[in-house]
Amino acid sequence: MRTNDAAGRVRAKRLPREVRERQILDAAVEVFSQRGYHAASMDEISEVADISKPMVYAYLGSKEDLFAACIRREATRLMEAIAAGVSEAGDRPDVQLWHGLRAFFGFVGEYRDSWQVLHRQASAQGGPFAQELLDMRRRAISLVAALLMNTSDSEAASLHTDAMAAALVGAGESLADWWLDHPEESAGAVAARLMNLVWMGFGNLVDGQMWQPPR
Amino acid sequence: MRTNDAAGRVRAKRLPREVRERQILDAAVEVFSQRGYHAASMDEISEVADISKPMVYAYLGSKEDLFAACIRREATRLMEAIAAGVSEAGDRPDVQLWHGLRAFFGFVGEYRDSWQVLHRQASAQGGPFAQELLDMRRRAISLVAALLMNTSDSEAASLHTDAMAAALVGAGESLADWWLDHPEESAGAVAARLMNLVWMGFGNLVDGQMWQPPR
Amino acid sequence: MRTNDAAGRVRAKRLPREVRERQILDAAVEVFSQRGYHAASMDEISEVADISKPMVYAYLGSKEDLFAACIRREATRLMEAIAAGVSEAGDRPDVQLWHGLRAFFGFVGEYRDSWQVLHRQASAQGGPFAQELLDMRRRAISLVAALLMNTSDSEAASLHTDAMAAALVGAGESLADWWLDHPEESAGAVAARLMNLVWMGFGNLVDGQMWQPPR
Amino acid sequence: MRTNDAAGRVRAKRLPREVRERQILDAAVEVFSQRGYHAASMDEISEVADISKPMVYAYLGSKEDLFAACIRREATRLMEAIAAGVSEAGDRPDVQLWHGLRAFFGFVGEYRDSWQVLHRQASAQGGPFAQELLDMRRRAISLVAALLMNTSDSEAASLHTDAMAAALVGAGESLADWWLDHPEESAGAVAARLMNLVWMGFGNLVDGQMWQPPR
DNA sequence: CATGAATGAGGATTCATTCAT
DNA sequence: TATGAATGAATCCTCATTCAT
Repeated sequence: MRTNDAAGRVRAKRLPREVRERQILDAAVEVFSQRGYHAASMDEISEVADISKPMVYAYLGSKEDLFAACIRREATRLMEAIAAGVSEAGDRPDVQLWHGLRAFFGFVGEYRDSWQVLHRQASAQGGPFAQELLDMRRRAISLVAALLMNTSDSEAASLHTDAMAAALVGAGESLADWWLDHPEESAGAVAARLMNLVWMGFGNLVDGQMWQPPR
Repeated sequence: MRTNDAAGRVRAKRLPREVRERQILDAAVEVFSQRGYHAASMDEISEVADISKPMVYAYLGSKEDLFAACIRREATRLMEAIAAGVSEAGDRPDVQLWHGLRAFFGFVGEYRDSWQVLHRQASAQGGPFAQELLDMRRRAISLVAALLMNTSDSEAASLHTDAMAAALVGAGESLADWWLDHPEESAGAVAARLMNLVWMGFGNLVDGQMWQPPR
Repeated sequence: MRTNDAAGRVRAKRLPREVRERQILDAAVEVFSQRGYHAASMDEISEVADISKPMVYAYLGSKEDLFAACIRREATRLMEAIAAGVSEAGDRPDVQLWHGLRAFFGFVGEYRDSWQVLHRQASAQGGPFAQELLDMRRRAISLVAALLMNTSDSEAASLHTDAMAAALVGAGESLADWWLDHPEESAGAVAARLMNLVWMGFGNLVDGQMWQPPR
Repeated sequence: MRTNDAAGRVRAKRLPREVRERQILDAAVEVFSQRGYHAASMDEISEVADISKPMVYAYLGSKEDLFAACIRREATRLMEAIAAGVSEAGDRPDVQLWHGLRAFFGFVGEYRDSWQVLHRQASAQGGPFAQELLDMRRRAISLVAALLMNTSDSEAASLHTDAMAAALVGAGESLADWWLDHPEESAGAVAARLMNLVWMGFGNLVDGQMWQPPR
């Protein structure tokens, strides 16, 4: 069933709960990522979602609840994307890392807003959100990190993989920014740069040794 | 001269402008870091600074101005700390890098609030603040790039110094950020982690090779 | 449906937008006229309108917007009142002028607040408000000028119609303003004063000659 | 004795009270006329007066006091200007009126700010100011009006001269505005227009009769 | 289910006014 | 006398949240 609203636009009515929730979450992620948690207004979110404010509250609760729901959904998506990437890789740890990185950057590139909300906004707000985020992040990261731990019993295995993952992510983001200023490079080339840095280290790089993705 | 205010606390009076400005900035950094930019209220800042709100406005302008002033001051402090660290190092590039990283993490460890404001809060708010940050980042990247430039004449390294510097700075930021949520490690330990990652690479690490600071 | 609020007063609820807007404008005109633009507080306006402040903002925007809306509404009302007065008069130009003046002073007498806001407050604030007023004035002057145009073909009169119209409108405004502080006279009496001044001139008046409305 | 202040400007010190008061009143009239009573800030007034705020309070009291002092001074000035104008005229009432008008418009033209404060601002603020103004205005006006009353015992003498004065003033102001759009006219010509309107009236003007200033 | 109407509460900002030197 | 430093008290405005239909 459909109706024309005051502005003449067509607004679908009585959609199933699932669809409505998706609409709202999509809108919320968009607005939260653009404005930040506090500056985002429930008014704007409901407008972008093309739904009335009371419905937003009915479906997803308070602003805090809504934000938490965004984090949960996006974190899950990210996790699944990485899991899919890793699982299609072979056995060699460097190749697994390579696939994990590619999956991760693929996600970040494709869902900028999601990543914004997850990385910037959630950690900027203290308390429950940061916690929620930390939990999710650790699960996701351990997916990629686990492969390193399985690889050997050496010292490396006892590294705090969490910390390394954080460093990796930061390096990747920063490199992505740098990429914006050097568009002549291909995506693969940039990814390879990062792989080189983290796999070979400067120590080897200065000796002219480079890591190569498998053919 | 001192007086007891209504609440019985002692409040210094008629301080020179310079002193008041420092008080205010200190309070602002503390509050912004704990609450985030939007959730921080000028009321709380003025209370923490133990001064009335109108003085905050008289000395440092609007909330935006105040936030920008915080960012500028902390960014300057941080850059000076790093520059000092690097300059006291010897010639070997890895040692220079090591000192730079230690200075960086030392700063972050000592001034958690400063870093929290600089990195998390400033980047969560868009617009002019992000710009201030980008400037600082650019300076940091130049510093690192210059340092790496000296590393070797090898094609592989000198060719991509910029990209690697960007990646390293990003990794450092991100790791520092991660550290905020995992304060159990020492600054030196965290610095060593990053040093190992970028200097040795995972490739060596999984073979049990680690970088060691010179005795 | 009606409810008693905390103070025990009866407050109508869920009125349509149109009605609320009128309530608000009425209250705003009253308060602006009594306190002046700056001294009037949005709090008082919303109280007088018997509505919460956020609704005032939702319906009519900022204080400036609200003031402008008041001016527009009252200016329109006034111009319509005068036009109606003039149009019901016969052909003789003096009689038309007389009816126009009577309508004008009738309006001022009946809607003191409106005039107070229009003339005193709006002109005391500079900028955009004065502009709105100038528009209204220009319309009023044109109306009078057209009327005087019909008066005669004599060179002396038709040549300077514009100037005389401007002077007449100014005199009317000023006299109305004066009347606000001397409410003891009737609207007709004030109108007659002005009619005598502009139609007969002091020269005749000192000779005891007066203009009389037709029986 | 003189000192250079922070900005390097020279500020005279320890001036006699009289001079300081004039400085302050000049500044206050300027600022009140430009901003309006409420929008004018004591800060700006003290800056324009090139004196510190506490001095303003020491010399002329509260903002209300200061405003009242402005009104009093400017009203007195205006009164004296008109008195001087009238007293140099001869006996004929029309000539006296003519001189009075010329003196009045001379003052308004020369001291725009003073007139702004007196006419617009003082009457826009209710209460004590309006009263103060009315008193002053009535005294000043009666100067000009008295001549008409002395002229004859006719009906005209019992006119509310106050009301007529208000009309005159308004007509004059409006004509001055009109003049701005018709700069080809001389000052005398415009003054003569007004004299014609009020002395002859439209009734005579349409018959081609005009008033002429005496040679 | 869906929404236009409504508000309590709180935050940024400014200003008249006064100390303490 | 003269002033930089300081503040209590408003004022405008916005937002998360909820009725009543």
